[in-house]
Amino acid sequence: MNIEQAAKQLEALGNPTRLQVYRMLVRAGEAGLPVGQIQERLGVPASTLSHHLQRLLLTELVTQERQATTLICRANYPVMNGLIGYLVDECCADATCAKPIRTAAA
Amino acid sequence: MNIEQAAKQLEALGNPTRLQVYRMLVRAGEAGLPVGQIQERLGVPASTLSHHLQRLLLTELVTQERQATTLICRANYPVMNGLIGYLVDECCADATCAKPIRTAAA
DNA sequence: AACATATTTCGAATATTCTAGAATTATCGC
DNA sequence: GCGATAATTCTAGAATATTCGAAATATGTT
Repeated sequence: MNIEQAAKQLEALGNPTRLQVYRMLVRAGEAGLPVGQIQERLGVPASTLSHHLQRLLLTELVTQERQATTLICRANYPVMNGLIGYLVDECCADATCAKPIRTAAA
Repeated sequence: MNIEQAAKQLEALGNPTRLQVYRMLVRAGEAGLPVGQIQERLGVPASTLSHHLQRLLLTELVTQERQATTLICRANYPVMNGLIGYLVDECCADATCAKPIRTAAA
């Protein structure tokens, strides 16, 4: 994980709509959610949502899988764990803050 | 930690210059760094840096303390820990990803 | 092939962010 | 108060993000 990539992922999450989408996908778990479901729950126009999803896809925080005409979206946990790991390492590099014990997570 | 606040903090960190500043401050530890030092190391104009620092100050990710004519900047670890905690909770709410064991960190 | 559904891409308006030079404010030492 | 150093605020231009309707694409169904 380099700093440019981390910044891009943080920026992708740093928008209320996109963070809501991501949160929703995490809660949906393995099953994921179709784009249309997300759109309905959020109440945003399809084109607007699609734009936001592209940002999340581009940074690999979210993946998509096509099932017939619908696209299922899923949170990409390893990528988020990588980002969190980077932040933890940055945050606690030299500091006295309590450092969570990291498991074998990527 | 609400979602709006988390998004604001993520956005603040989601810029390469600001993430570099934050990283630099973490590495500086308790001593912190004067604005001028940060400026010199980053090689950006003072006004540009000041703008970025305002964003970090506004989200409380960074604090400042005046010492005579110089302003010492420090990473605000509890705020970062709060953000990381939020991400961990969001990320692992319903998921099968490896969840780091959290200590008593804020 | 025509149709229906799901989603993206296009195009354009508006808003925000980023950048940086110039002017201003803050603090200290003389 | 004056001068020097440190940093911010002002101002403005360029770049990027956000929004969303309309048109286009993708896939399955009849």
